[in-house]
Amino acid sequence: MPKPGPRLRLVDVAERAGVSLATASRALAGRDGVSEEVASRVRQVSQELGYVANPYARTLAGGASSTVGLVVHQVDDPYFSEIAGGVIQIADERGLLVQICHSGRDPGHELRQIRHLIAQRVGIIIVAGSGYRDARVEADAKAALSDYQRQGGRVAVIGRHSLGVDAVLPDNEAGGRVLAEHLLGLGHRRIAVAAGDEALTTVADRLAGVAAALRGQGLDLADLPVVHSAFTREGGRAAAERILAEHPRTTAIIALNDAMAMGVLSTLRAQRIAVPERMSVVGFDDVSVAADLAPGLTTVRLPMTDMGRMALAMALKPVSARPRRRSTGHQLVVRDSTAPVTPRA
Amino acid sequence: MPKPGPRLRLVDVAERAGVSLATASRALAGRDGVSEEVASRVRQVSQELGYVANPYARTLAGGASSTVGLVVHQVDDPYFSEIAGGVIQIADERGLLVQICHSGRDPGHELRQIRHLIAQRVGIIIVAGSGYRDARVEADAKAALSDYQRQGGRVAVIGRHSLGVDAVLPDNEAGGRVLAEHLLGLGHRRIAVAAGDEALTTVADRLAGVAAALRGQGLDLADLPVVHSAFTREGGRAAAERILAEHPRTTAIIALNDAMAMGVLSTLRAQRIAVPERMSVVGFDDVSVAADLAPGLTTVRLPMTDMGRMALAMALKPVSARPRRRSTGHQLVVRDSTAPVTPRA
DNA sequence: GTGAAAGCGCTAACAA
DNA sequence: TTGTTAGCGCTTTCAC
Repeated sequence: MPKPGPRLRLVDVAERAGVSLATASRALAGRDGVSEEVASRVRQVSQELGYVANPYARTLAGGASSTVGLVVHQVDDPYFSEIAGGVIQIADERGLLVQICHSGRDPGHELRQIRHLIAQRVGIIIVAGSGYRDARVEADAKAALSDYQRQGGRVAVIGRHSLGVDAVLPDNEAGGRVLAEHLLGLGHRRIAVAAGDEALTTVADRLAGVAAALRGQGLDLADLPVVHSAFTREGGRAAAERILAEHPRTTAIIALNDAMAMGVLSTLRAQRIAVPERMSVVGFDDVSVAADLAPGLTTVRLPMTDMGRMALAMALKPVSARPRRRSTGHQLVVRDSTAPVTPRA
Repeated sequence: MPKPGPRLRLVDVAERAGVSLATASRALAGRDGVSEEVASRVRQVSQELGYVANPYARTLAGGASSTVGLVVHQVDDPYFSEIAGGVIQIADERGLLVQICHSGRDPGHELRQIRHLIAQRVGIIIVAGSGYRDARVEADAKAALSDYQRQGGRVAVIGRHSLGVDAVLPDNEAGGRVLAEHLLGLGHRRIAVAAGDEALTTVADRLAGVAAALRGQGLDLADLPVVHSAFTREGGRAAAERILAEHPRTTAIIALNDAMAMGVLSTLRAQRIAVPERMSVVGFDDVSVAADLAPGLTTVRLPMTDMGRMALAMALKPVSARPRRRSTGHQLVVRDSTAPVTPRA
């Protein structure tokens, strides 16, 4: 709706600086072919007049788009809101604007969002959140992003390996291992896992880490109950209910993300099962509220804000021959939700 | 960076449908001057080909921009991430994209973000978060938004009254009153307030509600300690420390938002002061984690997600003669962080 | 009701 | 080094 409005155009700046349109454009874009003297005069005038380029004209004419598209599961999920915070921070420093959309963990919807961003001609696309184990499910998204890259768009993903683009990869497997080792070290043997949707690679990877730790102790994941449910607080509640009903002797629950851990804690609280006395609980991610839960949640910290920063920083670099991959650190944070296993009454 | 690319243009659709560019444009824009027959054929073809208009060309040519700008304090603050979630949800339904930027509760930075959004020619701007009591502080933002509206832009704000635009207003004063009445009803008389920055209208309004409740009991706010600090978790920690040090006989603390309440709880936990036995604590907002805290936080629920939805819905309606104002409901949610005052040992 | 043509403000060839 | 000019893809007068 915003009518053109009598805004300042580049011609105005050019005229005022006594140069041609082209020269003004070059000067402000910092391209060479302009004497430093003229360039600085143009910049000066542009500053004084408070000129801001019309991004639509600029992009239409083939210039760089200064907006980045970010696809997350949901911004109001703390894991993703922290990532978004990191992306926005870097964007702000570079004068870029961030368009955020929701995938809702639905591959079809995600694809639609990616297409929308491409149609909007954003210059950079960042996709955050787990990938899908079935390659066919993300084939279309992968194709769309490749096309987009081929046409000069920049892409970075967070937490998914199979898209063939620059990626920031949380250490899911190692994190899962560390978590299981922590519980094993406390003497727990009857461990259950509250896992998210099994179609998600993040779930599979974290689970693989847990399995590896168990094997290290001569145990087998097959002996441990793994309950798949939604990768959310509600899913955690449901999983905990099933675990308690079907495996009443469980002494520790590994939730594969903090949201699920919060659901697990909620169920335990409702059933008056003391944590960590009767049940140890661990999460994954270390969202900022993890420390404020009752009890403080033992979890694996992922640097979400940094991950967002890293992803955008990567995308801002010139394309590399082959996709870059940066893996994030991970760190076990022991709080009050875990304790040594107690002998059965 | 995205090079033009061999994308589908409106001419292609027009050609395929056997009409002129102008007719195709009219048909897709739903403007009249096209026979229904032709119009539907054009839409049909456009669908089949998967045509998506280039928003840069469209906007440059004077059409409507389909992006909405949202200014929040920080997306990774739960209060704002829930609002953002609501805005994105509606935007998604209408095929709009949302650009999010941070004000950081800094009026200067906020102004810069607003100007940036205007320069980007977004069609709608939504500003969420407390206003400032000093009108001069937001005079520039107000002026920028007025100009923008005059040129056809649509604006809605959430939680600020003095910008002269459509607004969604949380019931801050009533909420503050309800909170104080709740504590008063439990017998508390030595109440302290952990308040945010006093320059914020939200802080002032909530405080006014608290004061009103006290007056209703023949008490005076002047008798109660009000500690101003940052409107964040850290601010809550600091405020609680001062309250404990300077007013050791306090039996209840009113934190003016949930973030501060979380800080207050954290300090109390660190000092091993039992909640609610020795100290009752209340928050404000009911962010989604409030229920999972230790103990569950008594607070006033604000429908953040709805507030985001309402704001965008308002901005999507045609302009009204005078600014619209919709106030949100509020609801006291009693959990486990409050209890009757106990006789002093 | 429909089409032809003139821009919107900018970038990037191409000249000079 | 600088200027001239032809578009980018769309909307919107203005003719027909």
